[in-house]
Amino acid sequence: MNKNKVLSEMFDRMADALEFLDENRFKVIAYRKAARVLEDYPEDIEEVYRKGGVKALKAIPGIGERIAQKIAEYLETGHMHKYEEVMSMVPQELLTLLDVQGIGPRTLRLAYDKLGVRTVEDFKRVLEDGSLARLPGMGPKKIENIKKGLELYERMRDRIPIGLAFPLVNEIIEAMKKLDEVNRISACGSFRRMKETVGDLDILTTGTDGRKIIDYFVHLPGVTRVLASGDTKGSAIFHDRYQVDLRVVPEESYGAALQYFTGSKQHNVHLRTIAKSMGLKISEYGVFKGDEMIAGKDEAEVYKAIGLPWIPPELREDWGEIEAAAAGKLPLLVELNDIKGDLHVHSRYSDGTATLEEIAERARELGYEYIAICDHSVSAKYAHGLEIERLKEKVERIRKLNKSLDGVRLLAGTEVDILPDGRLDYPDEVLKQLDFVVASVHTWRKDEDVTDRILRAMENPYVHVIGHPTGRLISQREGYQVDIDKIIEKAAETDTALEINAYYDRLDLRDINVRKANEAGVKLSIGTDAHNIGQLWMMVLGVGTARRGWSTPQSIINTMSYDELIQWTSSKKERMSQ
DNA sequence: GCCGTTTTCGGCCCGACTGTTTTCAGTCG
Repeated sequence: MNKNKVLSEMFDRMADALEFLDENRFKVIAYRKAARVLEDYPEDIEEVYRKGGVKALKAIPGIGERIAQKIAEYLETGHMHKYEEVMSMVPQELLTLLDVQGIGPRTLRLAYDKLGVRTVEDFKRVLEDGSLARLPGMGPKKIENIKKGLELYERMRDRIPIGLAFPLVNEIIEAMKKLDEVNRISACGSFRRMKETVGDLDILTTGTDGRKIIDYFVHLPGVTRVLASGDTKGSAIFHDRYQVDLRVVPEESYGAALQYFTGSKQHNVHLRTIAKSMGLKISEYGVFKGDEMIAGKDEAEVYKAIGLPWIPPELREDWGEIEAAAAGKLPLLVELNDIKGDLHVHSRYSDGTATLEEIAERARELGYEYIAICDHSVSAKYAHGLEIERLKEKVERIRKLNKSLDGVRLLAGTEVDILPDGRLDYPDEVLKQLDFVVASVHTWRKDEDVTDRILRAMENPYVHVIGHPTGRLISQREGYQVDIDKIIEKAAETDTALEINAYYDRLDLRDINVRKANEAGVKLSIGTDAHNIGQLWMMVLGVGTARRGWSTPQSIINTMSYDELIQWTSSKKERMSQ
């Protein structure tokens, strides 16, 4: 994790604190903006400062004199006076509750001022004993809402969205590979299975000197606490949040250990049952017939020993993959390499930060044939949704730009809002001029069932994809009410694709719904929903989710060539207008 | 605290919804 991220988090925390302290709200906005800019900034901020000093920092949009000074102070001294000052003025632990749906700065401040609430425990107590409910403005509905928000938050708190762990794990693995003693290395656990959230992160290595490998591991940059450090196992907390366990096993047991630590538990139990019926025993050290080890060096060997083909990690949930494997009916899963483009990206035209040129350039680097620019529509005011005129201007610029591009094409698209009555936020005459149309629900009334809105949107001949179909946010909210089975049925009927939104906090559709969609023969579209080019890597999360839902390349429209994709998008038009 | 065809002060996105009010505050997107 570089200093960009560290600084970004500092400014974010300060923004939270200032909001709690009732500072000028525009100052709060400025801090938040600085945090976002820093997080998104493609270059290492330390490098920028080293080369150009405070002046170079100020040249970054959103960073002015005062914030530049603070950044410089931190980079020079490792401290930021203002940060420490502000943090000393607020109950820091309490502020973590700002992440809870339904709790804002005013509510916290009220509890702090009137009830002396200082900690999360305090807050829960006043919530339960009714003293919070007695304060002005706090009715029963509000209390109920906060309780539900807290429940969801608690349930998710110990698990980490995979997208947050992903860069860290890759960083650790890359760092470990530099050590000569490390031979083979891989992540395992739910991370390797690409589950949407992960608990502890497990990494497995083989190597010649366990103690040295573990010692190197617990001294990696980013380690804030060491929990264990021995010959075969090390455990450390990275960045105060992520627990990472590293295991070193003998070369001949690597496959068995990888299989064992990848899980899932249910999958492993099922495998062991089969092994037992064959007079074999599977452990993390190998597959044994009596005392004789008959497999273990490679994972495929382990599966082969009990008469199965190798099963991709993403399928190992005991959701029928073992039976499918035994019957020779495992799906040939889509792979990242099959993906020819990203089908949901925001540009600077709405609430993204990248220009069309930057997106095109990055798409080319990623080896894409195309990338769909899907900015927000008029009604999405908070996201600078595009008025029709501005959309037309964007389309023209894309058409022009495409003539000068080599090897990659931008698709003129939109993420059009599905309005409360199910109409779309742009008229058909406008939509028909676009290459790619994602339609999404962004606003809904509490407890509203949005199924009919989405069904109606799918009837539109110009809608190619339903964006993030359930609206859930992994760490924040459950999403709107929607009958996913009806959506899938209608998607099949109208040949509308459903999105696998690959943004780490969405992963929507989620794995089980992807599987349902596949069983119904529905096409799926993977889009990162990236708002800057630093988020395009999340395609791998979308592909992981697709794989967890048993997707083959045939069901994913991103595997189509440009020509095939254009043909597919226009075929709906033709069919629906007949 | 940032920024400038609104230019060194004064605006910065703001409407919708909800729940709580009796005219509005808090939260969200």
